[in-house]
Amino acid sequence: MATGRTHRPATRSRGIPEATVARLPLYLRALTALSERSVPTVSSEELAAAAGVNSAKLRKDFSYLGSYGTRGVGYDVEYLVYQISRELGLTQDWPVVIVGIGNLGAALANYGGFASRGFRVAALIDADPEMAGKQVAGITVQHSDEMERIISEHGVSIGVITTPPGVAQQVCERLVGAGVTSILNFAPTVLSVPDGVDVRKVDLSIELQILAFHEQRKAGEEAASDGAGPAAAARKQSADKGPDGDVPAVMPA
Amino acid sequence: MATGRTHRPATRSRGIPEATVARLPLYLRALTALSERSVPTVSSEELAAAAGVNSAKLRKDFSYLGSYGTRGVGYDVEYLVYQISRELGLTQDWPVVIVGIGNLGAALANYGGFASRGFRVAALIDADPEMAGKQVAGITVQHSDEMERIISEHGVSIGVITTPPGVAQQVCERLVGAGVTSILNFAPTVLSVPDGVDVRKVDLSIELQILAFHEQRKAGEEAASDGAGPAAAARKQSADKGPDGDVPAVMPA
DNA sequence: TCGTGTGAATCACTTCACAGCT
DNA sequence: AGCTGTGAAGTGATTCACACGA
Repeated sequence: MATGRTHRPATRSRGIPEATVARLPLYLRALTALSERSVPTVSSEELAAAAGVNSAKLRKDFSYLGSYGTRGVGYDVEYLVYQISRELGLTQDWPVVIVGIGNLGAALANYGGFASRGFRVAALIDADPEMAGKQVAGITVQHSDEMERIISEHGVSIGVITTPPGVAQQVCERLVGAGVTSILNFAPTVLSVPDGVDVRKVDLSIELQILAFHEQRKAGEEAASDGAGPAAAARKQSADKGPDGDVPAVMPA
Repeated sequence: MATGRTHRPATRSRGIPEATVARLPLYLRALTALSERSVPTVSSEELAAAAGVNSAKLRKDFSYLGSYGTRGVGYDVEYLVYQISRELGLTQDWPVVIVGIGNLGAALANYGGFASRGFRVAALIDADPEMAGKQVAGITVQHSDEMERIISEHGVSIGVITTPPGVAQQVCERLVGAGVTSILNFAPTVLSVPDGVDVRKVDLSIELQILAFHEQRKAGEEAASDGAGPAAAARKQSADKGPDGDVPAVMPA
């Protein structure tokens, strides 16, 4: 998912498709695992399986980066790790601020995979004066008043928003005003940002709703051609309110 | 993003495009906000703005659900809320289990928006015997030994995995074995599941890497046609390691 | 022989633009 | 007059299938 694709209309020479960019981290993770097991080379077939995609897609994706494989052999693991890392901009480190140190913000601060790949938590910021000075994940939480100073001093270009939805937009504006140009939004709100700023969102509730949609379809089909699983019986008890659900309180036009 | 689209090859009559399904929750959220403000009707233009999409897309999306608008007027807010809710399967409630009650699992358990939309946390499950019996978000954590019983008794069809990556696949298999057919995976691993099971993943690290990719591009363009923001100067200090980054330790072929 | 790299074909999604209804 | 609903056109992504090089 994403709200990305804000900036340029894909000008400047090497245009890697957005869908490909979104898969590069997947390949990188699979390659890193191979690298740790000292596997020297890998075929598109093997790597694709490890990354959970099909091999044609993977080869096409890599073709946008250049010809990094060897016909009849496969890809050199270490070399690919480097090329993809460079393409993704992971050979430099990215200071990141997390704004909103509630349950989720704290969980993210503690999340290990954060630091591993070139991302460094430069600061934790919260609006609550009570939080300021507290240690979370070994980092001292700072008050929002410091936001602009912190961003400017550390050259932060990526901000993570884990505030309640009500304040997310204004936090976003302060981040952008202070120089942040990429935002990862965990608050369930649509953020509006000026051109040139990328926003990606992560939304538990949306993901669950999408799953529920498909789940519902499955339940429908089950009724026709029954191949019910172990939990299906109990599920019917808890879920079924008739074939079409109840009529809503309000039901106009 | 998603790994969805596992089941049927879009057979059976009413095929709503996956991209549309992914936007329905956004519309629903915008509509719910309007509903709370007692706004009776809304035009595609207004609603699209609130949901952060363009109006043509929104109208096309709604056209897959049916003709729920009135030409010259717009859409009835309450009616649409109901129709979308029903389409998404939110008129029934979905018991959900969260497996892996670390920082993130606990944060999700505490997350309010969870319960709001038809999702109910039926159980929190952790492999650590120390965790069992503890209260998190007002719910008693249970040991993994209970997993199958819980899923079957509550008719759980949706599972959320917030374990460390190393155990995610085996947790996934137990969930599926016990009857779960939709999985939301927060562990940074590719899960493999049998046909008929949907997996969606949420991965902080991947999102950040995608942002970094675009961020890097921006930095490149900045150099050419300079329109640097406040934090750009400091960023250059902290990030630039030369125009092409350092040469990696290993650099084969 | 084997597996990459890639044009060509297909499929999915988006945007356009306007007919049709209120 | 205004706004929805939708064919048609356009764009982007995936898959196919095979030429090419090691």
